[in-house]
Amino acid sequence: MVEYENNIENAGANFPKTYSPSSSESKWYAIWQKNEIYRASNNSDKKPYSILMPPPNVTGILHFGHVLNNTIQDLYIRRKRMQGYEVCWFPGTDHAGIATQTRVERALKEDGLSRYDLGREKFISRVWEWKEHYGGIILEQLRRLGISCDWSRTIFTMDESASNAVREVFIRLFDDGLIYKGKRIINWSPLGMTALSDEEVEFREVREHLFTLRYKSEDGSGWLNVATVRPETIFGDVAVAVNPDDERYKHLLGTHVFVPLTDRLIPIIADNYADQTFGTGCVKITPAHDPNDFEVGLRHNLDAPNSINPDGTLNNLAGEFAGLERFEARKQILKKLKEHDLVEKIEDYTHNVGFSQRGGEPVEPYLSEQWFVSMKPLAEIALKPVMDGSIRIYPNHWVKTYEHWLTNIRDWCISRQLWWGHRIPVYYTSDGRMAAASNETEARKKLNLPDSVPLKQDDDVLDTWFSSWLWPMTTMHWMEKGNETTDDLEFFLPTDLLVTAPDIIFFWVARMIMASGKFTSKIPFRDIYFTSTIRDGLGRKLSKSLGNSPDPLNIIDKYGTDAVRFTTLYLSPLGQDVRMEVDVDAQDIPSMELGRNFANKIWNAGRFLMMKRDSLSIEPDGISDKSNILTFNLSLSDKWILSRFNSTVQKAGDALDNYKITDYTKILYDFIWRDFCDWYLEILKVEMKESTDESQRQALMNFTLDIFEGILLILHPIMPFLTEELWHLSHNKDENESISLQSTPNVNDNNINLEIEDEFEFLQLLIEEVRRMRQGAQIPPGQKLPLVISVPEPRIEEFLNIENEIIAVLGRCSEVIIGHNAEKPQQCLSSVVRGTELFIVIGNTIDLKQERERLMKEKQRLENNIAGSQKKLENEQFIANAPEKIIAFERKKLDDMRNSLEKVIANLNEL
RNA sequence: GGGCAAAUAGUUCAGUUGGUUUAGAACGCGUGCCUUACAAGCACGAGGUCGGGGGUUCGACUCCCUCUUUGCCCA
Repeated sequence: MVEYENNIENAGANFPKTYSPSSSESKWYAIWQKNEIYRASNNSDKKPYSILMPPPNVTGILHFGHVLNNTIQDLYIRRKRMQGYEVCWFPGTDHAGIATQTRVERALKEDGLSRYDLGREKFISRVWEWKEHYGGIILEQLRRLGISCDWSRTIFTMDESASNAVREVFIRLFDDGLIYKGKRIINWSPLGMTALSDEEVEFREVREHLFTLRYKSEDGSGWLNVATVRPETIFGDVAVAVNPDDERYKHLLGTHVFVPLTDRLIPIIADNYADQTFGTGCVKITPAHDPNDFEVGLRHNLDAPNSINPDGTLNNLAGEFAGLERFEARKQILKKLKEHDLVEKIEDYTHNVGFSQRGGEPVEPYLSEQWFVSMKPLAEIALKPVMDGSIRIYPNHWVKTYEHWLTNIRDWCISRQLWWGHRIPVYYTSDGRMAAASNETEARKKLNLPDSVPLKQDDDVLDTWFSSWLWPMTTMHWMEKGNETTDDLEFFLPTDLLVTAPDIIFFWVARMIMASGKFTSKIPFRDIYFTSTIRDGLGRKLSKSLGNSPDPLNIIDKYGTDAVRFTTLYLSPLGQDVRMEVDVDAQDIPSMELGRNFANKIWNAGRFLMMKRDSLSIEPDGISDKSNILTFNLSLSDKWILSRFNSTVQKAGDALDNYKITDYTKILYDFIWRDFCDWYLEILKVEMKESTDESQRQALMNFTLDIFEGILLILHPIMPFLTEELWHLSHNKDENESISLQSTPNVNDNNINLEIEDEFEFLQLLIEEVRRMRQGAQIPPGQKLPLVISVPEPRIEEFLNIENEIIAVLGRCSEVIIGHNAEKPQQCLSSVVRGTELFIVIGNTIDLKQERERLMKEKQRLENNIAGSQKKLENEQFIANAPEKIIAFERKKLDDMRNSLEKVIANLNEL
């Protein structure tokens, strides 16, 4: 531990004028880690408080979403820890099937290899190697945020215990009939060559063309005009549908037309799906490549020939176009159609197209056999706790979105044609029977087969979210040793808060509620907080692909972790997006200055207090209970700061309890900067100078240090490093102690005194008015002038006499003369504050014109307001209907204003 | 097409159940200050009539209707 000598020189050496975050950040994080102070026990007498960290992808690197998200979690975790809870924050990472596999495949490609060259097993071990190498980067980066999770509990979704849970859940759902295999139109990613779930598809408006093609009739008499945006799918056509009510085509029902460019005849059928008002009213039916067409096909018992390969090229049904990529094929086919005069017209057409969230390519609706989870029964489980309020969502408006999705839920396609992930635990016999089991032996048992019968496991893996939805269970080792419950589950589930981005409300949040309900009969968390989306100055989401996001680590290097944490939350209102000017070239976010300056301000307040303390030879010895600061005769300002401190603790706590995080940061910012630094510390200087009694000065110093320690304590959850550093410096703590393990200050209602706050406000108004008068008359700051205060009642005279010196110093007065109805001096500036008149004596240098203008302006302002107030009070309806309190307030306001006006006019006349 | 947000100083946002805010803050801007904690600072100032229109009310930034604009989700 560093010894801090009690003299100013040394204090100065320990306290450079500006706070430099980097050294204290690395120092304290290392100490916290070494002492394992954030390790949680599942066997504690304290009340539990826990949060599950949304697992970042192993492929991921830190972005501002993580910064915002994890700062909020850490804020609550640290606060609850200081409130005496047994706190546990569960970290971990997600295996991110497609992203990770793609990453490794790309690396292989550089060596000219594909995953097929390696084979499944070798490929998977290559991915594991990659994961061991790079998979921890994101967690290391998160440490730079200073977060206090229990790293000893870090898990990975592919860990053995998590994998066991995944298999177990699959088997149970399969055996319950809630998982089934089916041939359906799914969203196919031609790039990844895998199925996707509905949620992994993003719709975007695209400007394309609507082609009207001629389908020639079988008797050669003419043709039928059929509109389509996807001419490349004609080879999968099996019918042309018209609306049964469409008089134009009734006579054609039952006849046939040729698919263009082929000699294939398809029937004209009647189906309500055909929209008479769209295009020509005729729609081609291609069941293998469109979900609606698929339904039509089922109704009419039509084949569903697939004309596209998994990689997005056309297959041999397309004849000469086979092998062409689908969009290239569209061009070629169109060219050919035109040559054969089969194109009736081409129109511009804007419509929505689904894109793969991962690869970004247009998704292909594709008929294939996949595994699905039957969602209806699970949706009911998830809907109830949110609707009945046992799970609360912040901001609340997401409840509607949540409800809508769950009440219109569709089955979840969970199979992926990938190798990296949890392999589907289904085993097949050669004659097509199957069982879900955790291994072959168990599968044989289920199928009543002897050991000798060979089985084949399903080739596909599960959607990554199929493991993520078990996160509340797997983090707490559900079924790890075959037990339905564990000590962690008993103690920490339900967790208390989930902080996540709203874009994964369906992917993850809803499904976790389903899984926990289904398998543990508990809700996974009580409160859900959806974070803001961080956008650049143009309102675009910060993203790697747009290249508009600086690396948060560079921003942290530049401004410090605490500054980044504070600013990010200060700027992030609940339920709204955040906009920040970003400069990617300079790797800068200038608004971070706000937090940096604030940190520096606090640093300097500490610096000042340490210097004062050391000059007084005070042994720093903070009292433990911040609610009972009271050691000597308190002045008005002392009582005021004590009152403000207590109401700040109260308000800041209320804000956090209601997830008004921005409010919390603003309350602290305003109190610390405005009340404590601007006013209280300035007054403290005066009080210290005034007092001749050494013990009184020491008591005053101790009082202020206690307030300062209280400030550090309420600030710690959001600015952990700065507060740890200052707490140690100001109270000479052993480095193995931590502010994060101290108790947060309690509120003592007795110390909140609104009368005191009002009296002090009068003092502030008075001083501010003096400054304003001086500034208005362009009096140089160095020139101190006499101030005469004429008070309307003796009580105020008494009060101001006590504060005389404070007014003199802060108002830059050579002397302050206070008197009941004191006489106005010659040659002075005048003003009125709450009925008390102020006269600054400036002698013959007074600029009469300027002073008259100032007073005229004030007169005008008062007259306007008086007129408004009078009109209000003369309104009989107002008097009849408004509450007593409001009327009384209005009357008093009017009286005050009239009183002031009188004085202003008098002063004007005297000029 | 359906749903959900939002629109308040140059910018980013507060504004609790309509009256005690003569509409606030921060940043930016202007002026003056190196006042021995802090120029990453201090003091002072200018700047909005609360998106448009209509309505309810004694009284609307606040409630209702409608329109416009922006963002998000779903189809």
